[in-house]
Amino acid sequence: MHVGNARTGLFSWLFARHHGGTFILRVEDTDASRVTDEAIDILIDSLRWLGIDWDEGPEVGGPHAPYRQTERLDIYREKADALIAGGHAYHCFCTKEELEERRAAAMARHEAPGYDGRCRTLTDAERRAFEDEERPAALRFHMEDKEYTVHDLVRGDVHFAAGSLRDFVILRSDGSPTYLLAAAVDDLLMEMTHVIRGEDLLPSTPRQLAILDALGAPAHPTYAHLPLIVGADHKPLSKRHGSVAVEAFREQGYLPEALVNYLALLGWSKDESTTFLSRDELIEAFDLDRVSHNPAAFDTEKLEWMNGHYIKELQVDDLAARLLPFFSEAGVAVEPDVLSEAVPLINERMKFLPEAVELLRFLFTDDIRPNEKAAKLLAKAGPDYVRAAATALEAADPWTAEGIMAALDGCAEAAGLNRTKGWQPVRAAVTGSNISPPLPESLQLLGRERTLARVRSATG
RNA sequence: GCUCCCAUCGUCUAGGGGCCUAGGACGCCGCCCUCUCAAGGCGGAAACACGGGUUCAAAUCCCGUUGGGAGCACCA
Repeated sequence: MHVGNARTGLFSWLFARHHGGTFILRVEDTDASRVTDEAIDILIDSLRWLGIDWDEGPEVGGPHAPYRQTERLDIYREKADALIAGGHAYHCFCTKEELEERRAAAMARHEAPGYDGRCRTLTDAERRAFEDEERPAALRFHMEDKEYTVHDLVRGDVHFAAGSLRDFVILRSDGSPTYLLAAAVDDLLMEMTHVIRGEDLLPSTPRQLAILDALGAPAHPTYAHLPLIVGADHKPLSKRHGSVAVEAFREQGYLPEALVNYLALLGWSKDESTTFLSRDELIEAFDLDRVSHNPAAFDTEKLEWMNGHYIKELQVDDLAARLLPFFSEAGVAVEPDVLSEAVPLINERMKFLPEAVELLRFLFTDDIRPNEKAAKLLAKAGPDYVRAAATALEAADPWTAEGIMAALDGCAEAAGLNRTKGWQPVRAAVTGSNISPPLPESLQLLGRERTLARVRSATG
């Protein structure tokens, strides 16, 4: 699920929750060739992960079931028949090649490239000829030659001039419905009151309005079109901008609360200064009147910062639990008790969950191989200093952060080194890295025996 | 090309005629703190696209220009 869709879903959900409405999840999979069961599962998983629940829809059911459009094909055919009977739709025999040819010609004449209405005015003889040669026919909706106005909650009234909207296909030649028909029919049948979607769908709204009218809908849903989310370069957000799928953010160790908070602020704001909003605060504060009109650039750095903030805010046990999958994925067997004690040492140095694995690996494996910088530190300190450090640590009493700190300081001082210079070789020997959680606390957690073994084996 | 949408720091945004020498946040820079890395604290640079109106007064209203975006599918 693309983050743009996630943002749209979030705004819809927040709007429904804020106003005490019913949030409906409908799977629009009328192009069966592009929608797989797996894709739908991912969509549902992603929504659940974000904490977006629905009152009607797949897996929860509801009075308007089914909620998957490919399970409602009979309904669309029936409504299509009604549109034909009412003179609102007609069969179109134009082939793909013919359409493309005429489209190109229209463009060459500097005219709008939409369908020219050819088959609407077929004579009986022409129609019969097509039928006799068994040409496949699509069903087109006939747009009236009048101005359409969309009352949009974000943008106000948007007018579409008469004649600017061409006839469009509502049933493909294989009999399957297109989005325009299916969505309009379902909005009517499911008693949809509000449709919140991306701005790219704004031009399709008058077409859906026309279908609704032709179907005799007593009222229209209220529409709200959200600004698009674009990449840092202001081009449509795509893979080349990095992660765009919610699943990818989850795998990289983003917290759903961080992503939700960040997404809420893309195109909406509570006031002039509020940055952090919990789920409940969002529901409380959210409404469409504060939705921005401009496309919003997705800023990964701000999301990262926000993720770091939410990681710091997490309770220790909660964070530890969320870390577990990342350790097991990395093949590091953790001792839960040690992890819980170590979490407070690292929670404010993380932006992503998987960072914990690198920071704490040294606690859960004795297979320490110094990285390049660690090796350099050890070489520079020399075996004599490292041996002295081992001796000092052996004598540390008690084996607590305070006791260890005193031992390390004593050792550094004896060698005429400051803390930074004196401690770094020990850090390198014990963690295999130049970067680690605070050293005394780390050693305390590791235990005296394992610490000494590592320092001694680093002498050379 | 045609139709529609949009225009405040690099980015997300506040602002709706006087509270604006334009506020907040990310990022950036500097300083402080400091055992590494972070986090944190303090400070700083940084924007009303342009041109015309309207008005005593315009970032705010109107028109135009320019620039960006979306749509124009037997995709959704």
